[in-house]
Amino acid sequence: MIEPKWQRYWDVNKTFRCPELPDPNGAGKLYVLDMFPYPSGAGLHVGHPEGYTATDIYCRYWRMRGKSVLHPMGYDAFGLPAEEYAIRTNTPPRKSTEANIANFTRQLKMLGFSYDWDRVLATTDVEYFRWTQWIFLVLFDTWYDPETKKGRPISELPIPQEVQARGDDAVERYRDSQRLAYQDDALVNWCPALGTVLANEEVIDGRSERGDHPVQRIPLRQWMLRITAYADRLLGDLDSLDWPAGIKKLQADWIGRSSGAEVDFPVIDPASFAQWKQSRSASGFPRELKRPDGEEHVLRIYTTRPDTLYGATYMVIAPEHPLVKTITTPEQMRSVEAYCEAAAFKSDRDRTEGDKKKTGVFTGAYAINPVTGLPIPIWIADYVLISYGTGAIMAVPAHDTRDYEFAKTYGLSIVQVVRPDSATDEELNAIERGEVCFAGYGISIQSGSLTGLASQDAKTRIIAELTKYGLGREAVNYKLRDWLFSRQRFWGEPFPILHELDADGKPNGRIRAVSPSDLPVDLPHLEDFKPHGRPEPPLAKADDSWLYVTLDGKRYRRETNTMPQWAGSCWYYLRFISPRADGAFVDREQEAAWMPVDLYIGGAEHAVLHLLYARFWHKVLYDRGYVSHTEPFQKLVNQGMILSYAFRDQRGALISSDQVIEQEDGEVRHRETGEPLEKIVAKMSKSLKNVIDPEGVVQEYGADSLRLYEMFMGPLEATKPWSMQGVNGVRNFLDRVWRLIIDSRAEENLLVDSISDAPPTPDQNRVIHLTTQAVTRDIEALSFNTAIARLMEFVNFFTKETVRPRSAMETLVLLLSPLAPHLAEELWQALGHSESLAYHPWPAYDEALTKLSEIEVPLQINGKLRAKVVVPAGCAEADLEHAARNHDRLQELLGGKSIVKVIVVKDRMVNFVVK
RNA sequence: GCCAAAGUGGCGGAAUGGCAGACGCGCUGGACUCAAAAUCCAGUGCCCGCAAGGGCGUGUGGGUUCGACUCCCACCUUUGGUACCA
Repeated sequence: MIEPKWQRYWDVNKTFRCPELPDPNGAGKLYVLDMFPYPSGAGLHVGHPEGYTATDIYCRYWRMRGKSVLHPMGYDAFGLPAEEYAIRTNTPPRKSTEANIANFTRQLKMLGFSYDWDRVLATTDVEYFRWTQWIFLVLFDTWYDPETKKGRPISELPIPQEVQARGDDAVERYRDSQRLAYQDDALVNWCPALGTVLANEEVIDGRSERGDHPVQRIPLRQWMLRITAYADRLLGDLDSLDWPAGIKKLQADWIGRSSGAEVDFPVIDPASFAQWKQSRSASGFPRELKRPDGEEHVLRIYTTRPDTLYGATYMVIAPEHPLVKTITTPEQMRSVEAYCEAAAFKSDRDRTEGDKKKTGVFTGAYAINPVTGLPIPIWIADYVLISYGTGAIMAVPAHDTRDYEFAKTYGLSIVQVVRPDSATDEELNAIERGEVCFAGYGISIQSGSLTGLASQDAKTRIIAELTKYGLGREAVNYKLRDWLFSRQRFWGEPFPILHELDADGKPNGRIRAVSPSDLPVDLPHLEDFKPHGRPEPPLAKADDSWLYVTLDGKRYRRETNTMPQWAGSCWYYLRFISPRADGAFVDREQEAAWMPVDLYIGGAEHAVLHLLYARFWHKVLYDRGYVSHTEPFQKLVNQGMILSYAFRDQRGALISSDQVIEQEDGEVRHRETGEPLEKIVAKMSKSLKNVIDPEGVVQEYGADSLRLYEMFMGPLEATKPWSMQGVNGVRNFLDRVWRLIIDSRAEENLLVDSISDAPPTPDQNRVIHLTTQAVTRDIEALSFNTAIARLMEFVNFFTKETVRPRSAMETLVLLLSPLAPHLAEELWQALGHSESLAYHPWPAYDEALTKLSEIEVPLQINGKLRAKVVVPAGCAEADLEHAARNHDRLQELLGGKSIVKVIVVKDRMVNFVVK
C-alpha cells in the first residue's frame, strides 16, 4: 500500500509545513483556502474532495514553482445538528463534535491533501472562540460614521446636545443604540417544540423544517449586527473582486440597493390640504416624522417610481404599521383588527409564498395625494412589508403589477400616467382601458408638469419639485436587513456581555462588555441543555457561579444567548495565518504578509450568507485598523455539485437504486415489477440510495483514483454525475503509468527495461514539451480535466515507444504529482530519488520544441473542407496559397470555376471562394 | 414570474471565429489463454456506397461572416437560485 506510506512520510517529515512568513527569496506568497467543513457524523461526502482536491493540486503545483503556500484546514463545528445529536444521545456536544472532527481528519489525511496540519483549528476550540468573542467586542465598540463612511471607536461618537442634557444614562443608551452590535426587539420564528428561534430558511409553511413543529412569530430582545451600515461598501467593493459574475450578482441582489424617493401623504381633511402644503413649503421636508399624535397624521412612503405619483389612486400600509390603530375608522375597526391578527400569525415566508392572491382591508381613512390634491383610500394589506422602506406604499395600479392585481380584486380606480415608447394601438388601448398593467418606462401623461417627459427625466423633475415644496426627497433603500445575531441554543459562542442588575436582581437595562483580558467566556457545564419550551436560552440554566458576576461592586448576569453558526466562519481565514498567536486574533506582520486569500474554493450555497458576513466583519476589522486589506477573498471559485444516477418509473416516481436491475442492453427495469425505468441524474440522497461514499471509493480504487476521477469528470465549476465506470477508467490510467515505468513481473519496484538514459528523440521531445506546456497552462487555469487528458495522451504515446528516456519519465512523474501525489512520490523514488518531489522544480518547456516541422493544412472551397496539403510549419502565406493551388485534388474540384477570393490563414487553413 | 448557468455521439465531456467529437467510459473485432480475467492492438457520430467518395450533423428558427459549437436576435428545453423589497 503506497498511499499510507506516503501519507505517513508527509506527516512525519511535516513536508507541507508552512513558514510563519513567506520566503523572501521565493516566488512570492500564495494563500489557498477551502471552505472548511461542518464535521457531521456522516463523514465526508464526495463533494468535499472535489474542491479540496482542486486546491490541493493548485498548491502542490505552486510549491514546485517556488511559491510559499499557505494551505490550511479546520472545522466549522458549532451548530444545531451537533446539538440535536447531543440531545438525542444525551452526550455533551463537545464530545460528539470531537469524535466527528477526529473522523474527518482521518478521512482528509486518507486523501493525501497537503494541508499544514499544524494549523488545524475548530471554531469550537476555546482558544479560537476567545477571539471570536474578542471580535464581537470590536463590533460592540464600533459605530458607523456616515460622514467618513467608516467604522470608528464608540468613544469618538459625537453625542447630540439634547442627549447630553438628559444625563449619563441617556448618553449610555444613545451609545448603545449606535453600536454595530446592538440589541433590538425583533420578530423571530420561535419554535416551542425545538425550543429555539429558527432562521427564515428553516421555516416552511409555518412549520419547522426539522420535525415539522409549529412556529410562531414572537418579539424577542435580540442581538443585531448593523451590516446595513456597510451595504454601500459591500456592494461597491464587489467590483474589485475576481469572483464569478453570478455570485457577485447574487450578493448585489441580496443587498438590493434601489433608489427613488420618499414622499409624504397627509391624512387630513381635503379642505385643509392647501394650508398643510403651505406650511410644508415653509418648513421643508422633516427628517423624521413625529410619532402619531393629535389630528394631523402623515403617511411617508418610499417609491422607486416617483414619476408615477400622479397615478397613485390609493395607499397600502403594512398590518404592523404604527398608524393602523390611529387612522382606522370605528366602522372598519373590527375587520381591520381581525386582518392584522391573522397576519401576525404568519411568518414573512408564509405571507410571501404559496398563492399570491392579494388580500387586504380598508381602513376607512383617506390620505391626500400631494400632487393631485385628491383624497385616496388607505388600505391595509400584507403584501406590504413593515420591514422594507417605510412600511407604506403609494399604489399605482396602472404601472405596478401588484397594485394592479390588488386594485382589480377590490375595484379600486386605475389611472394611466405612463405611455409606452413603442407599442401597438391595441396594446395602448388595453392599457388605457385598464385591462393590462404597464410597469415599464415610457413617456409621462396626465401628470401635470411631468407630462411629456421620459420616465427618467420625470423622476428627476418630480424629486426636485417635491424637495422644493417639502413634500419629499430623494432616497435610497436596501433589501439587506440587519443581521439577527443571537440564538437560543447551547452549542454556540457565548456573548461576552454582562447585564447589570438592580437591587432586586432584575436587569436594569445597562450592559457592559466583558473586558478583553477576561476572555474567553467559556460555555458552562450543563447537565441538561434540552429545550424546555420557553424562549429562554439554555444557558439560563447554568450554575449561578457562571451566570452571575460581581465587578466594581455591581452585580451582573451574563448574556445567555449564543452566537449563530456563521460567527466562527466569519474570520477563520485570519486565524489560520497565526493559529497559535496568544496576544492577538492574528499576528499583524503575518497578516499583512499572507492576506488576502488568493484562491477560495467552495460550494455556491454560501454565495450570500457566509461570504457576505465574512466580508462585513473584515471591513469592520479594516476600519478599526486590525487588518490590512478591505476585502478578504480576492478570487473565488465555486465547485459544481456532484450528482448521481437515479431512476424514475413511468408515473415519474423516483425509485431507490437497490430496486433497479440494469440489463446488458442498457435498459433499466424495476427489480420486482419489471417495469421499464428512466435513468436520470439527481442529487445524492439516502432515500434514493444513490449516495457515493468517498471512503469506500478510496478503499476500492485508492485515493489517487478518487482525486483524479473527481477532477477528470468535467470542469470544476460544472454540475456533473458520478460514474463508477469513470473511476475505473482513471484507475486504469494510473495502472498504465505504473507499468510504463515499473516492471510488474518483479517483486520489487524495478524499472522496465525500456527505460534508458538516452536523450529523447525529436518526436519524443515534442510530446514532452507539448504536454508540459499544456499541463502547466491547464493547472494554472484550474482546468484539471484537460490536464489529465493531456497526461493520458503522453502515456498513450510512450506506451508504444520501445525506448523510454528516463528524463521523459521523470517529467511525466513531476507533471502528474499534483494530481496523483502518492503514485508520483513512489515512482519518483523508484526512479532513484531519495527526497520527496513536493518541492522539486516544475518541468520547464521550450515552446519552439512543441512545434512540428511539417503541418497538414486543411483546404476549403466555400468554407467546406475538401482536401489537405502538407507544408513546412510557419511557411509564408503566399507559399501556402501556392501549395494549395497546386494540390491535385483541389485543382480537380476547382476546374472550370472562377475564384472570387482566397483566404489564407498562416498554419491554419486556405479557403477558396468560388462561383 | 424573475435571475443565472447550460443544451455537442450510446454516456461523461474536448475544441483563441478556422479539420467538430481531444481524453475517458461503453461497444465491436483481433492478439495472448485450454478458458476466463487482466493486458496489448485496431475500429467506433449518423446515412448512402464493395470501395474511392459523397451527403447530413453541436436544442429550434433566423442573422453577421470567405468560414459559426463559438458572435447577434427570437424561441424551446433542462438544471440551479430567488420570490409581493414598492
